[in-house]
Amino acid sequence: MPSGRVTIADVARRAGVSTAAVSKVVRGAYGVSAEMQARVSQAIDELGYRPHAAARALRGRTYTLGVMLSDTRNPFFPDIIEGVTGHLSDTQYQVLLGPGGIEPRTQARMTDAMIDRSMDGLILISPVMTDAELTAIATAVPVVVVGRHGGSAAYGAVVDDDVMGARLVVDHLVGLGHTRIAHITHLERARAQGLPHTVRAEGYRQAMRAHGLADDVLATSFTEEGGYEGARQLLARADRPTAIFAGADIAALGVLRAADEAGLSVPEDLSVAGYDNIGIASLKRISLTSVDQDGQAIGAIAAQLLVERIEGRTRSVTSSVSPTLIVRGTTGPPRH
Amino acid sequence: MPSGRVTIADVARRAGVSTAAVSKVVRGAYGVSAEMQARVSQAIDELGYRPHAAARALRGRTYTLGVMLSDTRNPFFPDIIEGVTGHLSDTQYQVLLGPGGIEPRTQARMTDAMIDRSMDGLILISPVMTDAELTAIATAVPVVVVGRHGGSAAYGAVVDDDVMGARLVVDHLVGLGHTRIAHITHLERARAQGLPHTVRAEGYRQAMRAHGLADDVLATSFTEEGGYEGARQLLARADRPTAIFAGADIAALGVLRAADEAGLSVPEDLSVAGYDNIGIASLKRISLTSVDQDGQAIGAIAAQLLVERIEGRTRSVTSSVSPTLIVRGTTGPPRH
DNA sequence: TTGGTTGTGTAGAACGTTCTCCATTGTTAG
DNA sequence: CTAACAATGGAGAACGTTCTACACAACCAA
Repeated sequence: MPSGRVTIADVARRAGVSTAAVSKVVRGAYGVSAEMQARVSQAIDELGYRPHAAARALRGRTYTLGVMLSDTRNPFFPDIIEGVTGHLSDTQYQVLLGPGGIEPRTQARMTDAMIDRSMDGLILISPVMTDAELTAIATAVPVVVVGRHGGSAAYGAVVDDDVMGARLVVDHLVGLGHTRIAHITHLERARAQGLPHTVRAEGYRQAMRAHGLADDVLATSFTEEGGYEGARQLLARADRPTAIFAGADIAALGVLRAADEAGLSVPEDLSVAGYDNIGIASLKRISLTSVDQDGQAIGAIAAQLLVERIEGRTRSVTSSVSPTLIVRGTTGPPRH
Repeated sequence: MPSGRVTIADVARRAGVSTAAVSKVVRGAYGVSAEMQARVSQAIDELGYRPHAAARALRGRTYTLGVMLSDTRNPFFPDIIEGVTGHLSDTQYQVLLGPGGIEPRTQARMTDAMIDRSMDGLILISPVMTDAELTAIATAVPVVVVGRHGGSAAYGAVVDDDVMGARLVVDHLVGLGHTRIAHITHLERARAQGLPHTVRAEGYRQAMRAHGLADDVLATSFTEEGGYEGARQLLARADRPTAIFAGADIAALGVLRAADEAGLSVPEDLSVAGYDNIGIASLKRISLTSVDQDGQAIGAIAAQLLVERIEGRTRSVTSSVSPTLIVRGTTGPPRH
């Protein structure tokens, strides 16, 4: 009784050949006649054979790619994942996601676990670890990092051009006639360098300077509450800004609430823009002007880079994706 | 040169014992003296040894649990995942997520892939497949299904008590004085039985009947647009409902938009309630009354059930989690 | 003494693949 | 006809674990 799993030996017996031959056919390796190929393929279909990944892992590939998620709740992860799986759907590779948590310790545990499961390559999304740790991982397995500016030669990297994204927003607001434009950013936890919010804030400053305007950055946090608190402080000022650019949509929602409470109408009294273009931003009731990152493109490029690395064709190192500004109802010309 | 990985043989050599002994220590198996235990542990620490999961897979466990996600975008998946990982964080088990997509075909591919990677057990979240397919998977590997009512003895199941959830909403609205309460549900794709929205609609009907009220179910879809369209139809009627209970929050957001456009104020002219208690429901600007599922509890229970199954202590079969009603600003007494 | 038990450690065979040789055949060049 | 070579298939050794047998020692009971 062939208890349970169909193995390569079962296929070999059925087709009347050696296991080595079957292995060749399965892998599409060189040295198989058309007749052999047909016979083995038939046996595979008849028995419903599927290679056992763990056994493969002991010698060669597992055809498994790991994606480490730093925060499952981040609303544009689904886009990135869709991009990754979409790009890989016609290949042999399978994608498995690892919830790494926010803590460096748990993230390290997850990457270790992925390496222990001999994944062929890893995509790390917004990893919170030092560059040394990152490099250490990258020596054990091909790695592509998403969402961290900077980076090293040891691994590939895909980033959204956050400087450009911030500039798009500033240009848009200036074009509408705003001059007092404030920016709400996330309080730097001083752990890792090159995190998106830092770069966005820097892009905002650059863009303001380019327009000859004074910048005005307030650091709270990227939460609804953080946006609310930040906006309350900004709106309490004598010469309150006519526009607030929040570094993340979730914070922009808090800004909208603060505007509501202050009796300010949006966009007449206050223009509001966010970043990330999360799903609810497009709901008509919210209609938030935001910067869209095309997470799907980012995911697809990350997957492509990773496969290149795995297969030894390390072409490019860092790839940057251009964001787009989605203008909706929360931005308009200032009142007077 | 010990190229790359530290193996059990390296540890054995260092500690001056056999590989079998090291294996015993690693697994915490019976038959090791305290002295041996100490010596091996020290060698493990010194060398930084971690067992190779793939090699383990060939004989015993991989200590890997797979969670198949049917739709990465579903907003309460993060809660479930948090529950699963939280419950497992002190154990040896690692959780890996598999994006299965919405199509039955891709979901099947993912579950196959997880079995091929010899995961010790699988949690399937809202799988779209027939009960026969489900049972087939469950014979190959221990399985716990989340979010499908019904189910078989072959696998464990955890569900939210959707009947109760619907009743909570109806009771709440009736308690406020409403009598014309409509329900918006999702159009049945007639694939699988026992999907949450069907059960919610049924629960709504039961509850209305219990109050001696006429039910009024409209099937559109669980999208913002679906909620909007449904509400438009309902609000155009001569004796329009004074309350709308949408089977999902995302649809409730569409209902709110329709109310806005119709010039109806919420909750004075129209009460609105949703289901799922997604993140934005709590934003002050939305403040949607909704049914909370405690995804974290669901995840934790699923993990527990799965581990029990893996370790042969199949205690319970189906576990039901009670939802709670979160009353917020979108429900109130009808105007007159 | 013999025989049994208990406690501790090891040898070595799996597990299901991949992949490096090697053997066999057929073809072609000289 | 022989030598060289290309094309194809197979044997068998890995890969890093687990786990069943078994060996050995120490102890105890009869």
